Amino acid sequence: YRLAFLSDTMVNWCPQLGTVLANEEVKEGVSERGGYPVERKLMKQWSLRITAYADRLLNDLDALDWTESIKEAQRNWIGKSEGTSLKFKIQDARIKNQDLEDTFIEVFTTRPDTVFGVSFVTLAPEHELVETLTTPQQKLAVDEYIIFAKNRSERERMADVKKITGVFTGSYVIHPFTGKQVPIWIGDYVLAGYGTGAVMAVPGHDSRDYAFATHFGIEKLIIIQPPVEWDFEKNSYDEKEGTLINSDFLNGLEVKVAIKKIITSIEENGLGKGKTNFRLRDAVFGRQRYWGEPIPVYYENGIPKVLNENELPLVLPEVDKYLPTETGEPPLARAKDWQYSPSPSERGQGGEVFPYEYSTMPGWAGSSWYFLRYMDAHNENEFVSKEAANYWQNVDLYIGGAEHATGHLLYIRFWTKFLNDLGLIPVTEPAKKLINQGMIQGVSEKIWRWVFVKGSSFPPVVNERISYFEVSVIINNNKITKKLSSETSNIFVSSELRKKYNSGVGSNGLDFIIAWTSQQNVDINLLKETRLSFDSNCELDISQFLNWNNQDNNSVFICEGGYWQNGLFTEFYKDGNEKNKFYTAPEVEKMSKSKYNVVTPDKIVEEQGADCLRLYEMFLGPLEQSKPWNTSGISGVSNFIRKLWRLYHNGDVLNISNEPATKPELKTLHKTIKKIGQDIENFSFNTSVSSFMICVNELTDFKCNKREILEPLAILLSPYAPHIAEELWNKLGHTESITYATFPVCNEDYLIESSFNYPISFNGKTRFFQEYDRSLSKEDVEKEVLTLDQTQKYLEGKAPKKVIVVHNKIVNIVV
RNA sequence: GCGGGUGUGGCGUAAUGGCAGCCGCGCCAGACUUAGGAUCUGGUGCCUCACGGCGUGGGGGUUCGAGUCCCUUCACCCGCACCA
Repeated sequence: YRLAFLSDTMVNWCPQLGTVLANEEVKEGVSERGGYPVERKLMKQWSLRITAYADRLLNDLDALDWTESIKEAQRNWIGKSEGTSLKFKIQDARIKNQDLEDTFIEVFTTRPDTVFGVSFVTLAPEHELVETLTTPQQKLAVDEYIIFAKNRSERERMADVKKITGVFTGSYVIHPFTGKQVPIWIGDYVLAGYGTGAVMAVPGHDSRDYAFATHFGIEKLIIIQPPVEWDFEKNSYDEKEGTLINSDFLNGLEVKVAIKKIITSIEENGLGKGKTNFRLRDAVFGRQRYWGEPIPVYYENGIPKVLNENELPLVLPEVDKYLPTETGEPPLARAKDWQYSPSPSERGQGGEVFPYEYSTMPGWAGSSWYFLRYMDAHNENEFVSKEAANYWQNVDLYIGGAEHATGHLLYIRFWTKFLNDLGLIPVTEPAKKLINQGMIQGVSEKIWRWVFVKGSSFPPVVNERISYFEVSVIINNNKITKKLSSETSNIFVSSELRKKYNSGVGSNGLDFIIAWTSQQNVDINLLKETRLSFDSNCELDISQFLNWNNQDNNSVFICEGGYWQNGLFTEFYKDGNEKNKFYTAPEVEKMSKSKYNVVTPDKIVEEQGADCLRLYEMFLGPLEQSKPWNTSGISGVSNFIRKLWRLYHNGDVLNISNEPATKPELKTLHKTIKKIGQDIENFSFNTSVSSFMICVNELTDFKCNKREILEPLAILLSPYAPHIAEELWNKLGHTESITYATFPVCNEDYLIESSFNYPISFNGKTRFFQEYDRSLSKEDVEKEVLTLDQTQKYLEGKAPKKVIVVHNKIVNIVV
């Protein structure tokens, strides 16, 4: 395989950012960062052939100790489906003077058994045969539809209900088994990027084909016997079970048997063959950004050549600005000498030079192998030596965010397998165990930008929810109309109006304007007041906002009663009811720099210390759980630290006794040692903090200041509160760091109790307690319990049906 | 629609099938205080004056015993989604 290859690929191009984006960097048709529109564009791009590893990436998941949700997400993302390809011969050979004798439409299907139910074939609008197949009579309709489909991604935002759209090409194929003519349609429910971009439509047994056929009045054939009560007026019968009917030589067969038989028949007749399809696409590897590893390739007469290994590393050049050039080329095009010289000594003296690649690698390039480099970070000759790689193997425990499920965590597995194939590393998986830590969430503030696209000549769909009047209020304003001539404009909509302006079509007299609102984050510090409640409206400080992140000073801010521009407020209606507040809306999401919702812990560190912050974060809840950042409970942890400090001190003076510890003190200590040990194994840090609190509370009650207890306690605490533990350790007279101290071991002898306080329950309800010696046998406990007055009281004179005694645990009497 | 996950006091949460609510926040009362947003002590699931009863989203089941296991249902969160 050529794992890295240059090809014309449909990419997600974001004009505002001037770069290509990966699928996972695009959310709902706009860039994840900034919320700018993203369009499909054909570009020459470097890609990595991750699809070559699809099967292995899928199969090796089973053996990994990763969470089921991540594994499942990867399985879905890889999306393996087994089916058959099948060729349909095109009927009319005279179209456009082309010889179509040997031209076929190839489809992919997982249900070849339904082939006798095919009543049409649907092509994706981008399918290469669309133009050829369109008859002159249908040309106008098809052309219009293609334009429509291109803009569909934008249009989708307008429609609440997904619409069924399509058009007839005018051409037919011949059914390979019945010889009947079958119409060829174009529909955008067929994706160009999956399978062959063409499907055989079986409306009787596929809900999407059913909907399409119903909408366009195409015949539906029933070829699998459904349950008697099935109503084909309402639904197709999609189940993969039943007996075939109206299907020639498949009649009477069960679906599973029929699939095998038809595949054999298809293959024998040379019509196609069994095939596996993956949803996974090859990964676009170039980015038109400055920051990123340069791709070590130069172009000799337009042919890409890779650098020799001894010419690496290729280091980023100096540029005057980290922005695309005026002509839209990547930032590296700004560099002066970004050229390769085959003979460097002749450089600048007439020696040959060739331009380097302008694209750089995406972020996931580095993140896919850094764990290997860490094994041997100072090696100048290799990225990692065999010895180091063999010694360290793979990562034992990887703690990372679940949001990387189908990005980084897939790529890192891909690179590991690839490096293993080259024999450079001994492992095929990067991490044995993966824990997804929950994300600390923050309250973000959202604003909505009104985005416009000029409509094409097709009739626009008018969304009833927005009236022409409201649109014209905005659009007929001169300043804004000027803005509308560009693809997007900085018109912001106050949060309470976002639904109203969510979508719409208007006209400025020349073009139809399609509009929708695009959500983006705004710095939480730009509000006029601090947000106190989640439900209340918070006002944006517009002038501060304009100074933030190079905003366009001419931006318009639409409020309920008018709009702000350049510090002036213009009312929509002269009713004196000046509703001029521009609101943001809150949302709890991942706390992240890119979401501008970060609350820095500096204040807490300053006032309560880094250990307090650290303990509090652990105390908040289980590691895997996401939780909003809320510091209201931090005083509990702060109190705990002070209480701990007081154990070792009298006032400000260290006060430690060398007396031997008492039994209860030792019990408290060893109970804690045991619990902390278990908690660390289980990553249950929240319960650790809780047991430290219990320990310190008990020792405080004992007024214990004994070295025999407090020294091991400091060590026990050191992974949780390293600073304070180190300081106490030092004060206790140690000169070496606590890091080197031996972790305490639990001595079970201190935990043994001589008696046990049995809960005595009746029909499962605990009524009272009775203490017995732990050595007392089950039978004796039963005997003793039955003689008690209390027992007789709850028996109310009845004889017990059954008495269950679980030794040193519980007594349950069934009445 | 498919997949994954979560439902326990006012809140964050805890409980190898064995006393539901540990630990903390908040709240209430008290002590020391000129003062308390400091510190300490006690209380705090709900209903009830009380005896007692009810309680882990709802319904059912297994069990001597269910927050925990099984079935079913609802709600919410996350991921994927015309994937043929």
